[in-house]
Amino acid sequence: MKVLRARTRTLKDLLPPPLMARLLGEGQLRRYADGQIVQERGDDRAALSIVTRGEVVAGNLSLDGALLASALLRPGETFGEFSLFAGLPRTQTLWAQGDVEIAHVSAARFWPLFDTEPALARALMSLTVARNYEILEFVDAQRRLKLPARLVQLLLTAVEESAPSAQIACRQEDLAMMLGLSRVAIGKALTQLAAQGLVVPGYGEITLPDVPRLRRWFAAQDQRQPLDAV
Amino acid sequence: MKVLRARTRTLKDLLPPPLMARLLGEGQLRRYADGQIVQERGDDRAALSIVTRGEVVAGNLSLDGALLASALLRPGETFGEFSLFAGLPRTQTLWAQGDVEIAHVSAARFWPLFDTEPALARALMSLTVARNYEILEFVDAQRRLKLPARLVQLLLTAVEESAPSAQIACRQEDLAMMLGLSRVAIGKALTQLAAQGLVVPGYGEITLPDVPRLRRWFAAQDQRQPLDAV
DNA sequence: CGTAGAATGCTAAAAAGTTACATTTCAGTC
DNA sequence: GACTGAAATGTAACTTTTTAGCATTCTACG
Repeated sequence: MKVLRARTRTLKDLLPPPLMARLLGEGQLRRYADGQIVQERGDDRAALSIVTRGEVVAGNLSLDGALLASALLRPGETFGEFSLFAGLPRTQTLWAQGDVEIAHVSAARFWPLFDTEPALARALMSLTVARNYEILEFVDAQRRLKLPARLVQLLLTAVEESAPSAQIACRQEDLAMMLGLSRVAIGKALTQLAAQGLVVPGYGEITLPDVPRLRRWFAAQDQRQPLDAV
Repeated sequence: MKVLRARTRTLKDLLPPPLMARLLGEGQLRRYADGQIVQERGDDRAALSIVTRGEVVAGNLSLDGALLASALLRPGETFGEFSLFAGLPRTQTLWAQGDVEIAHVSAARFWPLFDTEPALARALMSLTVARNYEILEFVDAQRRLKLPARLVQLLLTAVEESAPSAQIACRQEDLAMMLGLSRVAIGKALTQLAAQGLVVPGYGEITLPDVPRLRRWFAAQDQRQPLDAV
């Protein structure tokens, strides 16, 4: 499955390199093959886990087998904070996308570092707070924007800041999963957008012929009056 | 407006009392009257704000004036972490519900304390991580559960753990706002629930005649097969 | 070049949600 | 104690989304 997510700052970006190295040194490296489960909801390993290579998909496997993806973790990003700070089992299921390497820093080794290195505390707070904001924005967008606009927003997260045009490799089904909707709803929205020349749907990919124009279109949607524009 | 939210642990619960007192001592107390704006989206006051009395409603005021409530903050709870740790303006609008008192700890006074007191860092991480989890659960429920179930979930947060029955003072419009839906959708869901005798809608209030039964009903909804059950 | 599997497109009916308007309820006032 | 206006809830028509089934298109590979 393909997951899109905006590139955000990671622990590696926020921590002074020596401290990052020290933290990784405390961790136990493990490798995971493509598709392998990294953790399951309910696991009670209390540890800070840091992705060092590859990408990890996070989500909840609903009981009927349908997958509700909720995040993508890239190298330098962390998970497991909840198990450490709330003392509860892992709440999400994670699996490796491609070849993945993760450093697990056990609670016993984590706490001394956390308590003596304010920079680590600051960095973790920054990341957690930013993640919080990201999710709240998502919820807010869901309430405020129509589906085509949310879809464009999602597609734009996968595009380089300065790119004039872009081609995104993902299936309509992936987009549906990320937005929590059916594939048909995505297909309809894409058709609407295509009619305006904003996107060009393809087989397993979507082309954005004019990214700046798409950004302008989105900005216009994120306002009050929809008026007669679709 | 009335807002329902489960009671969670607060900074006051997590911090050793002397440290809590010290933190509050660094803050500047301000009082707000009922309905008064505490902060507006865009304000760039970098400070940790701690509610010391009353309740504060958080939300985004959408451009067309509609209000999207997203949280309720009680005494001992904090906000403004985002402004401190991400260095960005306040992202939400907050206003006082009833008579409110808030201690604002400026960045200059906050950082020394944060950097030297690991207990403060731990407590803030715990709260932030728990809030994160709360929001993710909300998103997940939205995808997994039907509206009547989500509504029951929301109503149950307002009920004492051991209460056999309950009466909740809130308008359908308040519930709609919290779930991000229209009032009519809430009304329909309430009618469905009422037909099963699970709730009794009233004017500005909702009665839950049999809370244990309602909990069982909810638990049954939060499973796989809906089968023929409504 | 053909073919199988994967992905998208289309259709129709049902369910969920919204908007606009009608009705009921309640708190105050005479 | 009935009247009245604002607040809250109810109703109906319309739109969006889902579900499900099948048709079509694309791609890789034998």
